[in-house]
Amino acid sequence: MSDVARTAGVSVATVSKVVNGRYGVAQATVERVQQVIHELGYEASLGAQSLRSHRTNVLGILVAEFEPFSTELLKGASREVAGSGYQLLAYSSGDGEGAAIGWERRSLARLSGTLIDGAVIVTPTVIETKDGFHVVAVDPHTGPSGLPTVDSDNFAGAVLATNYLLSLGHRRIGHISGRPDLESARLREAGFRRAMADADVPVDERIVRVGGFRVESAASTAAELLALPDRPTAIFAGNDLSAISTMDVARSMGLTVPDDLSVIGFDNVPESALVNPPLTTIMQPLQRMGAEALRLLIDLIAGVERDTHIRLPTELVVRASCRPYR
Amino acid sequence: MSDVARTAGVSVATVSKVVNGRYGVAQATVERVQQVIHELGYEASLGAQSLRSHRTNVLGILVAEFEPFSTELLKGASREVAGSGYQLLAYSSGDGEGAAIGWERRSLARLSGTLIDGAVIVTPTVIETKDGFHVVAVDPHTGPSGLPTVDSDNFAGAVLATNYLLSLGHRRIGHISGRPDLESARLREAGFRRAMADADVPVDERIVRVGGFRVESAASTAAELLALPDRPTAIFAGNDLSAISTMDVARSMGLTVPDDLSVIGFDNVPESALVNPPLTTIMQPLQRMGAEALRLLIDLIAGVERDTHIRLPTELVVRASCRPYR
DNA sequence: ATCGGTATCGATAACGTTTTCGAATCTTCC
DNA sequence: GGAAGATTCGAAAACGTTATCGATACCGAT
Repeated sequence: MSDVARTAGVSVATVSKVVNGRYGVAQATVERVQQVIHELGYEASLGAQSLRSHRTNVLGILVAEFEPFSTELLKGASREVAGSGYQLLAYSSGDGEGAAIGWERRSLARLSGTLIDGAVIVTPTVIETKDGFHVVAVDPHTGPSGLPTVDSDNFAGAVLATNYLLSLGHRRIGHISGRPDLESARLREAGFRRAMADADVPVDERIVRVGGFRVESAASTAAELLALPDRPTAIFAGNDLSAISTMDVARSMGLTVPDDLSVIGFDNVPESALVNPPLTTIMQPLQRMGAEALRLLIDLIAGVERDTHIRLPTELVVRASCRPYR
Repeated sequence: MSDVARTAGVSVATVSKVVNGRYGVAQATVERVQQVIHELGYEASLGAQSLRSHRTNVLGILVAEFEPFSTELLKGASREVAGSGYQLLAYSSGDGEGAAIGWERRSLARLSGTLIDGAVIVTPTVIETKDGFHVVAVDPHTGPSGLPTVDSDNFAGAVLATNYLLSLGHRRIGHISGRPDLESARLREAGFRRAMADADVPVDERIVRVGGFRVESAASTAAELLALPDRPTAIFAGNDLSAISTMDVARSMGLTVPDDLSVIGFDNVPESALVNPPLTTIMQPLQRMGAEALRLLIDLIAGVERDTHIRLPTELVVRASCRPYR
């Protein structure tokens, strides 16, 4: 900056004003300084800026891992950020299923102090928000954390899924639930139980199991479920990934989907339309959720008054992995 | 930091030494300060650190967009970064197919000045490396930019793919190439032509067309190709995404793959195993490429002497989208 | 000519670190 | 007991920016 100042024959203070478009500098000077800035290829130092003004115009999005679910969110968020004057940094806490807990909190704290003005988090653990730092959560968080949140109606979606299976005549319906520390997983299981109860169909506890949201863990639970002497005729998987791996397991056990087993998922990640057979599932508007989360974050930082909890609707999308019983 | 210093009864200089593990502070003091740091939940300000020492221990990975290809790279890179002492920030330049050119260069320049110590770029345009800033490219870049690079053997892979189609008896083979500003796309087309020439099979220029690497653009070229009176019996698509959309187009035109049309892709993104029929393709070790790129970057920063260009082998993976001709 | 008011600009003090280097204290050894 | 050397610590400068506020120049009106 001092280089620019010297070359343009002004002080650094003036350069700063030009860069930030502050009032109080002559039009001629503005143009001259901008010219020099362009020639010298000057870029302000983000670090120094944040040090001084406690703003960086950088937003973060923290995901546990880069899998299809968060990738969709990322897409939505990065589309929304364009033209907002912010930059978006995606950041993977790198912990797989419950690996280094607390680590994500620490690294976020590190970044938040100085690097980013706010963050949207797509992780199970809730984070205490420091002083001037804004965070919005995607997916419901457990407990009474007053965190601004955007999620979809997981409970209603699970009811939708279960009712669909019921309407196809299935009675012996299994459920592979997601990791239990995720509130969304709990809500989906609750929705499942509610729909079953409303239909007066008893749930056999031996065929509802926690499988986690990852491929590997879901596969082993699916294998157990399907090896049962009286295996379920339909399975409501906690998310698409585990639904897909359930279908894989079924195939490898000589079962064909949907003839021998109906499978329904949750999320509607792009993969679910691709698999064979195409997966019937519950759609969450993932990209839109990412976009809404980012917009909410921006509004929060700007201090606009608005609803701080957004719940988007879910929807049944019928493809080919379910079929009437018998 | 001054809070910590005051509470522990030492100077900020000493706290800094403790934080960075510098030599020259008594064991007792170290423990006392660390205790206070823990109690107060102190985290160093990245901005100030970078301002002073020109290091942040943060690495960036810049992708054009979050699609399956870059997501795999991201996975590999973020696995590699664990335990390296660095943090990884992913960053989408947000431009789709050639949207805002130069924008990626600018934002990288902005970050590089102060925020990150180095970056791996997964974008077509080559970036001039500033003074102390290291960047490594994934995928070959055109021109004589001496950028450290990790890529896979695109030419050999394309030969592999074409020879496979040839060995199945196909002679009328079409090619949908990637965006022409990508060196990898050019190499794949070159490999295709070489294999055809070596087999003494003339290539009909009307059935080799540029389709871009995106779904939409590939779809329209595929549609044109298949609408031809004497359409190709096999298509070598420039990447998996365009292969998949080619199969979609074929299906929508009443053609079945592989009976009426063989399709082979390139990349082996996870999706290609999922689609129906499962896609025969050329594998690039995407995750490994991401990991190698990150390792190369770290080594570069650390100043270790090593080979600065890594080329990984490609491999034919046969699934079900190709079948012998006639 | 003088004066109040406006534009325009620059010196300077932070912001939170790291590093250098000298001061102070402690050890060891003759 | 004293000097040399080792150890431990802190004062202060510097990194690149922004905000404040006083200084200067200019204007039109009396």
